[in-house]
Amino acid sequence: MRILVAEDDPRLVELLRRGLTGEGFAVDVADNGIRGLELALENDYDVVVLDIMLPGMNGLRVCARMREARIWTPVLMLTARDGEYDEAEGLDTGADDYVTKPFSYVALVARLRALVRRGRRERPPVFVLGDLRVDPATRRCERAGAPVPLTAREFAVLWYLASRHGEVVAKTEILEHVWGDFEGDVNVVEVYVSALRRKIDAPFRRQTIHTVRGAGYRLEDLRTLP
Amino acid sequence: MRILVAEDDPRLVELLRRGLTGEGFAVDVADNGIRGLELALENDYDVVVLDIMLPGMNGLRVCARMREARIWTPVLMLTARDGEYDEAEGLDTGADDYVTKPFSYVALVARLRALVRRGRRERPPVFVLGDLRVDPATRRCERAGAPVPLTAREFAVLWYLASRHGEVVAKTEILEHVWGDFEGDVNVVEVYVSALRRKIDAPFRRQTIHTVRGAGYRLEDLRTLP
DNA sequence: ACCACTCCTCAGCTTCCTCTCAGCTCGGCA
DNA sequence: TGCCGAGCTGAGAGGAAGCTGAGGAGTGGT
Repeated sequence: MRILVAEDDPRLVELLRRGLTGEGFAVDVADNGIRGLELALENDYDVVVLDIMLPGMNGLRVCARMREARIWTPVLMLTARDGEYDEAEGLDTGADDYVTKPFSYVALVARLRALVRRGRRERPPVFVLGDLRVDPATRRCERAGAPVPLTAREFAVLWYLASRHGEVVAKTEILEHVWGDFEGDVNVVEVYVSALRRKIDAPFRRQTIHTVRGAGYRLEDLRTLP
Repeated sequence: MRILVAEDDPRLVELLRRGLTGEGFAVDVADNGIRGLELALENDYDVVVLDIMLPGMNGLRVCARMREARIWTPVLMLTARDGEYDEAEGLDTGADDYVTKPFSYVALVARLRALVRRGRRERPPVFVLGDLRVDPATRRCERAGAPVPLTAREFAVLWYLASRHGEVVAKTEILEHVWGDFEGDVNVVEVYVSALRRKIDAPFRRQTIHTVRGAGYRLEDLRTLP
């Protein structure tokens, strides 16, 4: 679990770095708000700890900027009890939890773990076409409830067609998007489409991948074959 | 002692209301999940009883929502024996105890009292997948009740996979989240997955860590190997 | 200093994809 | 009907992806 700690008190930083590393976290540290924000924007952390009082840019603003950048990593704020900042203000900027200094290390870790667990990233949407399901998060494909094992390449081709279902997609477009740069014959695409049909259509007497002669392929849900 | 009972069977509700009132509990009742959640969010109960099958919103989701709202009131789930929901899923959402219908009233009250006594604690987020338990709070792992000793790195890898169970996780993602920044070969990940399999799967004839060729690994509870 | 242990590297091995190729079918058109 | 180009597909070589045992470097305990 990767964690970012933005805190300027060196003693506290050292405590946290050792402790959290031992708990199985990979710890990055920033000793000011600006550096903290940079790191948060560059890396994909599982949770971020922000001291509310930081040199450079305070924790609330760091958090707000992260949210502006559409980074939804859970944030835990460390606040002093002096009441200069109150909890409401922090919640407003999109923090997920609060711990007031001085805090118990054990409690902090417990709450970090809770945040990590809760902060399940939103998954990319599952594509459904009739009784065909294509789920990029789990890399699963099923037809009529039955799992259909696909190789990586097959899955990639199907996913691309699915993302453009209804449209005619040229073979060269498929090459470009699935293979990136490919120097060979477009026949590879035909080979993979053939394999896909054999797996997701033929055994179920369906026809989902249609050939549009001279143009490409179209993914479309149609009824059972006669 | 204030208690919330979310249950839609009127006869059972009446039984519980009378019985528990007689035992000295102040009883609130909800006959559907949504109302149950509302009450749980508004009031400060000492313990909550949730039927797993509820109209509106099922018990598991009610419990999950309560935990999201950081309400750590102990929750006791009522489950039917039909196996539609299993215990693992329930524990996963943060329930504290289980009672299978039909149940003895005396036993139910005994367990309620035990829960109340234990009181609310910071919820350790334990991952449960079938008979595999991964507890980040204690850094322990057990399979089928037997403790499995893991090294720090092994545990960290397993924890990360567990936090995203069901999803395919790329080796590079594992590297990033478990190692932080790592300049070497992704083969380290393979080495650790191999070690994990040797410890948590092979001796128990299970298969929990699945390879998804060309994509990564998926942690998933599946039945025993043949 | 030695032992125990973990972490990581490396190299050999296995598995099973990926892509090429060649021969085929199909559809459109004169 | 016969021809042609577009598309389909089975077979197989070659290679990529993944697995794992062995071992060296580092660390901490005794």
